[in-house]
Amino acid sequence: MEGGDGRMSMDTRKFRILQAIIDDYILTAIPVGSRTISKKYEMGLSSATIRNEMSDLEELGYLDQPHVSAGRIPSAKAYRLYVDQLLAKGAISNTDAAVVKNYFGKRARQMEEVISCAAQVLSGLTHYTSLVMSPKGAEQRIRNLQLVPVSNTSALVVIVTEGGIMRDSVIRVSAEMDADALYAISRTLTEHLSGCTLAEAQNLLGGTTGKFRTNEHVLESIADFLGEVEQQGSQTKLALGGTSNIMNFPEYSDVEKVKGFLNVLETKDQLLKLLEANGEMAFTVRIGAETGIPEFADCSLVTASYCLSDNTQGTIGVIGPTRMHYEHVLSVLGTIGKQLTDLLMQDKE
Amino acid sequence: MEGGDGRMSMDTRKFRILQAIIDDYILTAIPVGSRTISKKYEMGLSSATIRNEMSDLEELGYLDQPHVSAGRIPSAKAYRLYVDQLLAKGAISNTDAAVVKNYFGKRARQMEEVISCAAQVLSGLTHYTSLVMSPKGAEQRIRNLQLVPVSNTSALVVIVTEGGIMRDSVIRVSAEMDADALYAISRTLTEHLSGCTLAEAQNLLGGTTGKFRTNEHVLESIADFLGEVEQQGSQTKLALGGTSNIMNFPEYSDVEKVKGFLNVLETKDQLLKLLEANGEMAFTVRIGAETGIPEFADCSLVTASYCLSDNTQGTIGVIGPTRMHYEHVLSVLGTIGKQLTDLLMQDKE
DNA sequence: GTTAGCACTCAACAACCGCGAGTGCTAACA
DNA sequence: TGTTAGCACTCGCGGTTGTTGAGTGCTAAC
Repeated sequence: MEGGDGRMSMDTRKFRILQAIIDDYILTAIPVGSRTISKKYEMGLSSATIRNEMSDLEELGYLDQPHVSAGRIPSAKAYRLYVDQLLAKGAISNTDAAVVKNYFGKRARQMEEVISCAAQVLSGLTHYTSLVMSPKGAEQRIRNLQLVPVSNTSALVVIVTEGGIMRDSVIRVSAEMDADALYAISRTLTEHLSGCTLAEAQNLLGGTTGKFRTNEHVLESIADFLGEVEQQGSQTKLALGGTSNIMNFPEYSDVEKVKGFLNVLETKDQLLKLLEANGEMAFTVRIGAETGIPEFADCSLVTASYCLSDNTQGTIGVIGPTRMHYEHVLSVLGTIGKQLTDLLMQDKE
Repeated sequence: MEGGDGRMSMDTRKFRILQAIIDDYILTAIPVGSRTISKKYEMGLSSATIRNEMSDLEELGYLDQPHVSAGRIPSAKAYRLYVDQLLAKGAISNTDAAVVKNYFGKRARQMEEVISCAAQVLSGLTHYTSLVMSPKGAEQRIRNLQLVPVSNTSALVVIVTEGGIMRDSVIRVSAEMDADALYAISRTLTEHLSGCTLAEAQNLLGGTTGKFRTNEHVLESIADFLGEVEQQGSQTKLALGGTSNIMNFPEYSDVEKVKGFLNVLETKDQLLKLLEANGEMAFTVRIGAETGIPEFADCSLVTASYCLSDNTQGTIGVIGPTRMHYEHVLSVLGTIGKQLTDLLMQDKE
C-alpha cells in the first residue's frame, strides 16, 4: 500500500480529508462518515477511497471510532495537529477591535471591574466559558495614603499604589479629629510611607509608634488594613464569564457532567494553576487530557496573555468542548488581549 | 361518609397525614404511598385507612397523583397550607447567630461586598440558590467629597454619602495640581455640596462654573462621575449565590430545565420585579406558579427583608424546588436578615 | 490507484413483556 | 360507623427482543 509498502505517512490528501472531518465534526458534533466527506466536501473522490484514507488516519492515531458502524471523530492528536498548523500559519485574523473597545466602558476603573468586564466580553463573543486572571500582584509600592472623614467616628482609608490599584476601608477614629486633622495625618503618613512596599509600611507603622503624632489606635487600624490589602493584592484575581454556556453543547447534555464542570470552575485554585503555567507563548492551547483535569477531559483550554506593565502579565482564556472553533477563539483572544494591555498600560501611565 | 355525607373537610387526622406525606416527599422526592405512611410514620392506622384519607385529600386538592399506580405528591395547595401553618405558628427557630456572624468578616465594607457575601452565606447554609437584593437606593446625600492624587495627571474622586456608601473613580487633572491644591478643592467642594443630593450636586457643578476656583475640566469630570454614581446607586444591586445548587435536585436532572432556570437568573430584571413585591411582610413565600415565572414552575421562592435604615429595606431570598425544606430556610433567612440589618445599621451610625 | 459492490456490525429506536408498587372497591368486623 | 383485610386492577419501569440504517472493511473489477 501507498508508495510501496507498510510505511504510510501523512500526505496532503490525507491532511485535507482530516481537515474536512474536523471541520464537519466541530460544526455538527456527530461522527462523520466517508459518504459525508465525499459528498459535502467536494474531494472528487468516492466514499470508498475516503474510507481507505480514513482507515489509515485512524491507524495513524488521528481518528477515533466510537463504535464500528459509526463515523469517525477527530482524536486529540488530530486537534493538536490542526491547532499547531493554525498557529504556525500565524495569520490569526483580528476581530473587529472597535466592537471590543465598545464593550469596555471608557472610564478607568478598579482592576476587578476590568477583569470581570473582560470575562463578559470574551464569553459573549465566543459563546464559550471564559476566564480572566489578573497578574500575580507584584509588590506594590505605596504612592499615596489618605484618610477621608466618613462620620464623626470613622474614616475611609484610601491607598493608591504605583500599579494604579486603589483600595479602601473604613476605620474608626476618635471623635475629635476633623477633616483637617485627618488630612494632616494623611500628609505625614504619605511622606513617610510613599515608596515603601505594603509590607514595609505595615512594619513601619506597627513598630515605631509615637513617631507619628496621632493616636496609636488609628495607626494600628491602618497597619491592619495594609496587611489585608497586601494579602488581597498578592493573590491573583480570577473572573469567569459565560459559565452556563457549556450546556449549549451536546457533550454536556448530562447534568452530572455539567455539575462536575461547574464544580471545577468554582474551586478556583485548580484553574489558577492551569492559567499560571503559561510561559511566554502568545497562545497556549491545551486539548482534552492536556488540561490535566479529569472533568475537562473533553474540553480544550485556550489562553493568551496580556500585560499590565513591563514585567507583570495576566492571562485570559476560553474553555469549550475539544471540538472548539479554535480559529475564531484565537482571533478573539488575541484582540481582547491586546485591547486589555492597552487599557491597563494607559491607565497606569 | 365522614360526619354524615358528601361534605368533607380537613380534620386533624387528615392534616397529620398530609404533613407526613409532605415531610416524606421533601426528604425523598419520590411519590409516597399509603403503606409508607402507615409504617414509617406511626399513625396506628392501616394502609387501607390512610388510602381512604389520601383519596379525600386528593379530592380536596391537596394531593396529586402522577399516575394511577404511583403514590401521591403534595400539590402547591398543600405546600401553601403547610407554610401558612408554619408561619402562623410563628415559632421560627433561630439558626445559630454566632455561626452566621462568623461568616461575615468584621470590617465594614462596600455595600456590594456585603451583598455578595450574604448571598454566599445564605446558599451555603441552605444548599439552595440564594438572592440578595440591595434596597432601591434612596436619594443619597453627599457628606464628603475628596480628591486623592494618583499620578501627576490623575486623581481619585472619593465620595462619601450619608448612607455610608462610598464610590470612587479616577479623573484627569492638570499637572500643576499637587496634593495640597487638590485638598483645597476638596474642602471647597465638600463645603458647598455636603447635604446635597447627588443630582443637585451635579447640577450645581454643571451650572455655576467659575464659582469654584479651579479649572472647569475637573469640575466637569466630577459632575459626570456624580451622575454615574447616582445612576449606579439608584439601581438596585443583586447578588446570587449557589446558582448551581439546583442541579443537586432530581427535579432538575434535565439539562434543558437547568438551562432555563439559569437563564432566568441571568436576566436579573425578572428577579428584581419578583423581589421588589415584598410588602411589609416579614416573610414572603411564593410556591410554584405563584412566582409568575414559568421556569420556576416547580420552584418556591422564599424571601425576607432587612433594613438598611428606617425607610429603606432590601430583600434576601432563596429559590429551591417546591419540596423545599421551608422550616430551615425560614429560620436561616430570619437570622441572616437580622444579622444584615444589624451590620448595616451599625455601619451607618 | 480508484471505485462499485457486498457482507457484516452495531447503536438507536420501538415494541413488547413481566414485575411490583400502589390504588380503589367491597365486604367483613369491632 | 369507622377500620381493616383482601382482591382485582392499573400502569410506570427495567429488561429483552426485533428491526432499521448508517457506516465500515474487504474484494474484485476497472
